[in-house]
Amino acid sequence: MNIGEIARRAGVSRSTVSYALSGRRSVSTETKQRIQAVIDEIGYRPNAAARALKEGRTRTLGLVIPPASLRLTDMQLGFVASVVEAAAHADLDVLLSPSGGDHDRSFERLVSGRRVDGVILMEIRLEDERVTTLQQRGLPFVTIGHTAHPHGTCWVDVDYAALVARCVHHLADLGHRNIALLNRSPELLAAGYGPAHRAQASFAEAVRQRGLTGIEQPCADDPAAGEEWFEQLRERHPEVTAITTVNEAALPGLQRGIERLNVAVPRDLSIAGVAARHWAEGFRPQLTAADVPTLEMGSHAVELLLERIAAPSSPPRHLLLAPPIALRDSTGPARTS
Amino acid sequence: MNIGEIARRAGVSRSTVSYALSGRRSVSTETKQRIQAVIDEIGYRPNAAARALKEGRTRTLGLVIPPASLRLTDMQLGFVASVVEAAAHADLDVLLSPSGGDHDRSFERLVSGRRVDGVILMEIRLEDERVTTLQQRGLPFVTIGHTAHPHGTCWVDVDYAALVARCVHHLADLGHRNIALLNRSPELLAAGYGPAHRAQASFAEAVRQRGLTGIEQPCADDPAAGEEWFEQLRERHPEVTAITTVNEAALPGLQRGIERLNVAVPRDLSIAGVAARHWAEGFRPQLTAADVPTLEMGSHAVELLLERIAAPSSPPRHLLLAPPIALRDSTGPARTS
DNA sequence: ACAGGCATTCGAATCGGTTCGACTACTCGG
DNA sequence: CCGAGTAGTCGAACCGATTCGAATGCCTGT
Repeated sequence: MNIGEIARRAGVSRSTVSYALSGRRSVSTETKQRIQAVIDEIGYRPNAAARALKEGRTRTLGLVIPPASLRLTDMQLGFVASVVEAAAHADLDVLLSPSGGDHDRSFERLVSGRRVDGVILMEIRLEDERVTTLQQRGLPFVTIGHTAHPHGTCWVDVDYAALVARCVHHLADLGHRNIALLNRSPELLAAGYGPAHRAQASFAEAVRQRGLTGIEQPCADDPAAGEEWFEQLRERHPEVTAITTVNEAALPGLQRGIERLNVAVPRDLSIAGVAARHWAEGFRPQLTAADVPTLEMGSHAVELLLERIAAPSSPPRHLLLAPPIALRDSTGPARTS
Repeated sequence: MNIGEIARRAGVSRSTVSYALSGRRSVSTETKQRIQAVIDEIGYRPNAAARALKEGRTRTLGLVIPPASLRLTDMQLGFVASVVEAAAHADLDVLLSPSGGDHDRSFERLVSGRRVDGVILMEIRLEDERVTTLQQRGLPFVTIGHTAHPHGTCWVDVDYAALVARCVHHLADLGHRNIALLNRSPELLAAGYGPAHRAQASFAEAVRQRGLTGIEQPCADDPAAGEEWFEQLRERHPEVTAITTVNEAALPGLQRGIERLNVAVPRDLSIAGVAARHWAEGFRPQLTAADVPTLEMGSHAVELLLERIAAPSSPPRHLLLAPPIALRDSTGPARTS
């Protein structure tokens, strides 16, 4: 059913129907009712493509996610869910593009076919070609996470540096002198993934400030790797009494390792880190951790993007969130030997 | 950049550019090269909305997922990922609609605004209004999971009935006489969620056939509930020596319960069920289970949908997958007291 | 040399909306 | 009672692609 059919049945012109629906010009109450009656009867909805063509906007946002072959982490999933929800709330649709790089077909379609009004980018690297491409194209975008050159772009991020530092200070305050960082995977570090690098740098700095000994060892993002990581840690660095973790996916493995080696938390070992609340509460004992506010971040990202679409030349805004560390049961005073 | 601009710069008409790109009519090699040169220079891509308007198709699929507020299970996430990947492989985009019901705004937009060429529906209930709506609208669709009236529609599903029956028979063959079913949540059962009902019915039937005693108890889809479920089971039904599970999300809790109560698997208790491979292998000891082939299901769903879009009136096809049960380490002969 | 066929190209119509300018018929103030 | 202003409506242009019919020029067979 198109607008012409409605117009014919209501005995008015197409433009009148359009005005009746949009309200941009006055239409008599009587005509409005007649049109509405016809629409209710045959169930008309304007064709999205035609509208997009004429208006020059699609009422659709693009969301670039990591390639589907990679398993999404819980945190990433949280972003996707919250972005989709926030967009739905603003009556916008979300188009998904699973692409790691710039030369991905679906990414190309997204940015250069005018399929979307703006783009939200996840899992960005310190140097990210996709950001450059979007800037050149002049398509509004917001990133979740930020690059090494954060000033020219809009983004929302968790302040990993601050959170890791806080964890270290918290542990140091409890008397721990030998702390290990359970970082993300070596692959991500090699790829220049921001959070992993920032966690590393901030850990080193905090450890230095407090005069502690820090062990930093990356770990693949999965339970099995987490278990092995812990075993190696106990073997090579038995002096370590506290762990700072930013690797959610490795937590189940860490848990298993702790149980298998009969380590008492927090008596023998304290753990503090960054994790989705869901993971922190699922850990035994419950994990002292900064809860990553995925929901909030997603909706902020959508909000920033809508602002940017409305005013493309306004100065870019950033949001660096550092949620408080929720004190749960996995941290305690260091053993005094 | 639009096609007119390309035409002007190449000194040809708009239609010639169109034919050069689509190849639907012959264009001289020389002209083609000239056009290509211009395109390469200024980076042109056809406007998706204009093309959709004229062609009457959007090259976009709709994917209806559970409301974002609900936490997606690993299995659901697997479907989403594989659908997106399969679609990208066919150069199609995917539009997400997080909607539980029929009256959801985003669902309405999806089905009645011609925004998509077809729809894939997840998490459908035995009676599902969304299926009815789609049938009325005449929009091609495929469901992952099937309703109580499966004959008129296209779908892909896991044969929960067969898999649960196989698990029961496998356990019965090992000598177990008292078996419990760890089913999905009471809410899902109440909502008429197919897999939960089919698991229930098939479990009852298999138990009857083999003359066993079956305990069936739903359990909320989360770790904490799984742990509690197990405790209650041990308390109220200490005679149970085997469990059949279809509740992935409860597995971590089940695991914790087993460890806490010091139950030896498979010596004291055998477990066989249905779960994503990822979960089955993450369990200790590794779980004897039918691996839900999420990847395969997603790509099959896309495949069926494309067929349906190409030939909307062809007889609907179904796919009921019953993957083999992978024998791992969680099942063994029943204790002979 | 001429009809027929093919390759190549162009112009115009079309998809289904939105929006601008123009027209009509009132109403109201002076 | 007349001019101005306004509410209500219509027709036509436009967004950017695709596609059909027709026009042109060249080659071929007879």
